[in-house]
Amino acid sequence: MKKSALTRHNILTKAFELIYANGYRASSIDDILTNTQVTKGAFYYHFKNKEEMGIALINEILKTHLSKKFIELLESKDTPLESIYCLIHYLLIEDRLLKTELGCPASNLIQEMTPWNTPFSNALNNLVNEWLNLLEATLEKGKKDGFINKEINSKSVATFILSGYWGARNLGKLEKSKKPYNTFLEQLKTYLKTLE
Amino acid sequence: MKKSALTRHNILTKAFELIYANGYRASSIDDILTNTQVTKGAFYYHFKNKEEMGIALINEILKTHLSKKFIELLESKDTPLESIYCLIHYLLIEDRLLKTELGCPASNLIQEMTPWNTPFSNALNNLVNEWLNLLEATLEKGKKDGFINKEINSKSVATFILSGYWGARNLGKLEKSKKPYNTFLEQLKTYLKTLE
DNA sequence: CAAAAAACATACTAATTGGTATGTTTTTAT
DNA sequence: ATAAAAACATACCAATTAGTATGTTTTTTG
Repeated sequence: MKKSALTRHNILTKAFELIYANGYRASSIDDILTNTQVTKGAFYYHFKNKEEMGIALINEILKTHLSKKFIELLESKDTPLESIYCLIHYLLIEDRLLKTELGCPASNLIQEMTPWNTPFSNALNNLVNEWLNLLEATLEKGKKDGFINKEINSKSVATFILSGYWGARNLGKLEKSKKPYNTFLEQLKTYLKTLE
Repeated sequence: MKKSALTRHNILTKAFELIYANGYRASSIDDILTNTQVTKGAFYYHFKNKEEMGIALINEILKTHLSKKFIELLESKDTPLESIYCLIHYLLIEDRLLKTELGCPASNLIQEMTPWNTPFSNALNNLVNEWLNLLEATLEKGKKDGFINKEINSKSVATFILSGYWGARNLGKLEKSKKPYNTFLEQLKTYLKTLE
């Protein structure tokens, strides 16, 4: 990677960590600078302002990392329902970027930003729609291949699964524990069975 | 109500509105003051600092309003599962304090505060545990009365329902629409049926 | 009614914020 | 090699923040 691209990437990854931990507004540019050893001049050379950096972070860090995992894991098992369970299990238990006590980075940003920042809203909507579409496509394919009851509404089920995932992360964050994750996964498993 | 108690209540209700809409850190004390016509002297007479006000707000506005609804609606129908559905329906669709585009106030505060503020965490944990316990008790009673499958784990189911509710609110907030609420409610209904 | 306490009002402060102005250094193209 | 552009560095600024110091007014109590 070119040196300049490295600086940019350095800013984004550190900013992601800080914002994931403390929120967007509570992560000051000065914070990011002292954590990256980058100066303010460099920062404002790469980004017009804080907002633009935040949106770049969504598209280049969050989207890159998580959408890749969605695509990969949704095809990892023999049946679509197993794959979906595997994905949620991965996100809740295994992923090393995500931390129990910090919740879901996308959900955090939705909470903080959507009421007042439209560019953020759009970027996040994009991200989430991609995830929902991937889930929906997996379910539809499952219907076609005879793994899933044709009566179910794939879009609704996708919504329900993502909602549950987010809520579980919220509860895990509150209790600073993976325990709610396991109870959620247990219930998810029985719910997924009803879709067969 | 005494005039002084009225001032205090005035601060809390307005602060709740502002914090629900913009978050805790983004709602400045000056904001609250201009919106309430209360002066800084009065504010700091009633509250030691901003944190103490925020916690009072959880216990006196959120808890008072929502726990009351939980208790009331969880006994409103003939069967526990109908009552639970009725409660979630009320929270998502009917409650006038809660707004689609602003999500769930408790969830918002959990996201923003739990990673860095212990007193807030404790107050929120309290609140949420009360809700989980009310749900669990309803389910247990349902088992006893023969309305619900005795095999189910009431605590897990309560967790699953609350998680889904929170996630649905998050999605509604993102899409600024009640549509995710309806799809969630539809799925919730079929899920609840499997508990009979 | 008067003294004391409760309730409120005003003016300030030190720290932090996002952003800019104005540089210097490094890289690239000819 | 050298001029031009890209990449970075430093010093500043105006606005906002939570909180305090020092009052005045209102209410309560003896």
